[in-house]
Amino acid sequence: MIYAIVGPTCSGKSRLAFEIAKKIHGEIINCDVFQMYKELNIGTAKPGKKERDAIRHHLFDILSPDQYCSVADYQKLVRPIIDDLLSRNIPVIIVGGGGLYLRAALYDYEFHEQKIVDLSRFQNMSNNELYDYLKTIDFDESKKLHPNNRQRVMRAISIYMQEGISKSELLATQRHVLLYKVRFYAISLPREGLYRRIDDRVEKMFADGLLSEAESLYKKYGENIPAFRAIGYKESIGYLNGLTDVNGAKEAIKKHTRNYAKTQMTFYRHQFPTLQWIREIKDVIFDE
RNA sequence: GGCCCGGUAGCUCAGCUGGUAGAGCAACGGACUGAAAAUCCGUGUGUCGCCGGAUCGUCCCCGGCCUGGGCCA
Repeated sequence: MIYAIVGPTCSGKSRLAFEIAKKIHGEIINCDVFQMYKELNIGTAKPGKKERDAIRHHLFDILSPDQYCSVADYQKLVRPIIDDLLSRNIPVIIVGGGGLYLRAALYDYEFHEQKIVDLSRFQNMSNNELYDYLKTIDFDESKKLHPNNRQRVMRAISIYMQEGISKSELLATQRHVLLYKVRFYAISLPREGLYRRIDDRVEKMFADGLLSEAESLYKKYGENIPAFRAIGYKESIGYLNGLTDVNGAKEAIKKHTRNYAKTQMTFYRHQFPTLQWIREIKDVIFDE
């Protein structure tokens, strides 16, 4: 059995996952993009050493800050671990805020080999030109996208260019079903309480030295690394570059974290139909 | 005590000679299959400080009061 724990950032997912793992002698798999990074410790709120010594944790601290891990990369990493644990009858607790990554791990998402093709002629096209082009190669997908969503429009075009099949055709080859027996749990917290926890956690991150952690990473890797897309770090870089003062950076982190939490909840509400909203471990239904 | 400026959305502020109000940010809702802590879409939530007056009709005009700031005593 797989227990998938989701919930907005700062809701106490890691703690709940740890309690469950302890109770059923399971192992924990990370499903949070930024907790996969080494050296990003303060801003990502990783599980502590005590927890990680007590329970086996997978996919934490496996990436260097200058590495990148797409959903497809993650799927490739996580599937063998899940399969191995299940084959040895070890319960799997998969936890993290990355909703899409979780779906890619557990559903029959398929990612194909990408050929290297020249997409440069699209770079200079306007949003509407790109969108019009998408309509000619994948009309169904274009209907789902807004022309302003350049990132997605581009992606749909590049699927066609790289894989020789349109995105909607590709999705039609999948059944959109779970590959495993999974129970989904989401931590439910009143919005107000969650926002208060976010404020407190950001204050604590600053007290713990988030800025100096960001600074030493900045010195080591420069500012254009994948890890600096993380909330907490990108704002710290803004401060280090003199674009804002400490308080400005701190308030931006709080705001971005709130926005992120909200987007996460929307995703969970609509993308995991079997989701159960719970408050604490006693709400979790175990086998046996 | 006198004079001046202000009080409009959660915040900062617009509002043409009177026709019951709108921007930015915040907030809220939504989309989501290789950038997802990313990207994008949608929504104005209001005793226009209070009371009275003039007017067919007022955020806007008149009077009083409350309140914040400044200057002079």
